[in-house]
Amino acid sequence: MSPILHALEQNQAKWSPTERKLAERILASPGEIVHMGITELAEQCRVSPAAVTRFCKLLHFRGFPDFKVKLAAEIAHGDASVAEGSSYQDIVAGNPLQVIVEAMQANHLASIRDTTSLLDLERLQAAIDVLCRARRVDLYGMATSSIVAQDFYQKLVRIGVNCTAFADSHMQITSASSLAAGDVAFAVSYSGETPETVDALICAGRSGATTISLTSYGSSTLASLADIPLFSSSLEQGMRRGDMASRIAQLHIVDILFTGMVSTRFKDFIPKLEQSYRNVQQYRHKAAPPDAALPLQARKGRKAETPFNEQKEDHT
Amino acid sequence: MSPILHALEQNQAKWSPTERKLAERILASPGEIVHMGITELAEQCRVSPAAVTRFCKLLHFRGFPDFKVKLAAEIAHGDASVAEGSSYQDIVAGNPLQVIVEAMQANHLASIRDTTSLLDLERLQAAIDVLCRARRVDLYGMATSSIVAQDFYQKLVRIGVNCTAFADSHMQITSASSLAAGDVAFAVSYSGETPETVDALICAGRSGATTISLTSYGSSTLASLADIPLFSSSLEQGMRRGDMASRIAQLHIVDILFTGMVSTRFKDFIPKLEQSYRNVQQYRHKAAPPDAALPLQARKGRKAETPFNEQKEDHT
DNA sequence: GCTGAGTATGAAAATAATTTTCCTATTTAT
DNA sequence: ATAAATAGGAAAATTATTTTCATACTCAGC
Repeated sequence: MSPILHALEQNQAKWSPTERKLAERILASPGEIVHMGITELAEQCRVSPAAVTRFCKLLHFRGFPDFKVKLAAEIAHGDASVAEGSSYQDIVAGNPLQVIVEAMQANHLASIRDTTSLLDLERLQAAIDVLCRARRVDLYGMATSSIVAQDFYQKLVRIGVNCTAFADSHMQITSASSLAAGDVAFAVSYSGETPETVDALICAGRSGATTISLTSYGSSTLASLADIPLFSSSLEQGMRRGDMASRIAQLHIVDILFTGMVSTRFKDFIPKLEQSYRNVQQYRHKAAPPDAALPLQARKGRKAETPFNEQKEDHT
Repeated sequence: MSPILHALEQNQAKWSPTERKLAERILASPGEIVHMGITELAEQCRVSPAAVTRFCKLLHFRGFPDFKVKLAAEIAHGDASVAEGSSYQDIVAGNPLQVIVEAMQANHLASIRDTTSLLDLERLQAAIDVLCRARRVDLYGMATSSIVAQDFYQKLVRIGVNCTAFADSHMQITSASSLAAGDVAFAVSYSGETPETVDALICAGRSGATTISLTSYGSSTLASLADIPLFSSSLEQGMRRGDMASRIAQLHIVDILFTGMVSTRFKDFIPKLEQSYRNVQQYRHKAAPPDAALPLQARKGRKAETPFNEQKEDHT
């Protein structure tokens, strides 16, 4: 099931009566909703149009029309996926490897697709812009999410952005306190509720920094705190390990942000990027002249592979 | 291609200049259209809003909003099938965000699919088996690949596997030297040539450990050194940043390995996994009594708030 | 080459949809 | 019991869309 509908089902508990009426009506026949006006939906739910708008914003859409368009995409998309047999698959014990592989592939593919279709390009562009102009960037994230933060960190460093990723929650807060206007705080959390990360983002916001969140769709505290909330798709309930697919989706977004930044400031960033590759290559040849010490196999491989310096296309 | 877009292409001939302008603009990036207002589209085409409405009616839609919703649905289908085409897209400068997003999605989807189809299940099973039985696991990887190593590390720790991921290349070697039969060394490298990682794996092999490599397909030194070489898909040449898709693919494999391990030793691992979640949860509630210190106003107040930064610093 | 019917198009008015503001009722915490 | 916070609706404001209408253009017939 698509992330939007999933979020509607999942959060039943925490919503007010009005919100629940809307959620139920939408779940009842999402296909109809996309052809309705806001007034029609409001009437059917015995609710004011204002409530509908508010509800859409609560779900982090820009408004009702935006919601309709995204919902339409998701529904269409969902149908297709089911047909292809690639909706989310749960992963359970004692499965033969083949089944695990298929399920994992289905989940990761669906996760990337869903995430892409949920993207709000304007927000994404806004995020790219503030990141490009940032004097300093702080990256927050705990556990699984710290992987994402560190990945982004590595990328930003390569294009000379002044940034830090923290593994320590006290350091996060400390650094957040010292941010100022023109700085950016970027917080990653699967649940959107990780207290350490939430605290850090609040603190960063108070310091005057622009705040960006990256959470699973449907959340939540972190997203509503952020100036620019970004979302990855969330998985269905009962998924044992939702964070695997989520992390892939979040890296997908990091890649888009980074590529967007490079594309925006091509002239500034590309030379730095190329230079950083060259330097790493060069350093290796000086610092680790391993061939002498290593067995033949290793030596052969490296010689053939690396005409160094002038080469653009080498990566670690 | 979807019926709507197809129709737009087909009928080029029989349309008026105004209509053709619209058709071309829509074909150029349908994904953008669905997030536009009628005025915006009209302006971009140097055409009146009236013309847009008329055009939509000509295509037998109720009006522009109806057209948008239908188009959004169609694109969602279309994207998936483009991705099935599996061709990698290069990512270059100055592209509009929409294009970057589409290219990134295509690359990541293709990367996961290709990687999956390259998998050798027997080897994969062998890797899972030795990892499950390992007394101790070393994870090696530099730069981008260290992200993958750390991700695996985090997963293994949760199921109580005795393992370490190294950020420091000297420590890698040091640790590799102290491995013994029954231990496992797991080395990640995009190129398969990273000297630090190659050295570490050689050293581990000499110490008697079982060695596993995870590199891009087609390489190379690291793979030929390993007892069990695993591969992620490699991108076409000329790709500027092959390591993005590669890293996604490698994490995909890590997920499969991990899930395979859990599935194999379900009874041992699941309780540990559950316990580790519970403990993290519990710790949080004790250590960071969540909302008490942070007034909810933070949510509302912040948006309007730019100018004040004289906030007292709080928390831990 | 001019005229006039038919068509294409945009400007602007009219309408409709959406969002925001403001106010009240209700709940929650003290 | 009272104050503060919140949810929700009515109506105003805004914005988007559609319709109407006037104009300009095309081209057949004179």
